[in-house]
Amino acid sequence: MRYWLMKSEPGDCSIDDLGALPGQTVAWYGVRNYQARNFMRDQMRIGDGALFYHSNCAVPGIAGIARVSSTAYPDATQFERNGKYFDPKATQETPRWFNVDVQLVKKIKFIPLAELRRHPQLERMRALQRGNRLSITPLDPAEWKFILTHLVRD
DNA sequence: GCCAACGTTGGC
DNA sequence: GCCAACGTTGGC
Repeated sequence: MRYWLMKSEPGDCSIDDLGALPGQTVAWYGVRNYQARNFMRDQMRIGDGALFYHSNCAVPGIAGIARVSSTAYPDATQFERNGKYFDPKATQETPRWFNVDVQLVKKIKFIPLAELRRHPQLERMRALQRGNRLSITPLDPAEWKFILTHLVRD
């Protein structure tokens, strides 16, 4: 069982958008970074915990709890010729990009990034490191536990 | 909108 | 394999 922080731009898919989808589940398509892809393809398992994080917005931070609800499979958008995620080097036989499905567990009282930064217990969190741009980062079990125990409010 | 940080590309 | 140029991310 692993834990992850997964960034989503709320203008693209917010926590409320996720909650409105069938099964409250979304395919985490569009990841075009090898490290993030490898996390999904090689490490994510059904039931892994995820923090749903709003990024690139007025107030970034954690908006909800989610779970990984599928193992990785080829990202359909890499084959969409006119789509923004099209990859001419990907083929059906050798897809380059993969995604998992992510299911909402619950929306929580928003935890701003500034609040996360106030806690020394989280200062080593990968997502909070200077210059970090990865859209998917692992969380230490201790970080996950700290956030769920001390910061998450319904 | 700015810009620091980082990843990717491609010529050599 | 190096590295400059370029593109992207994402907080502010």
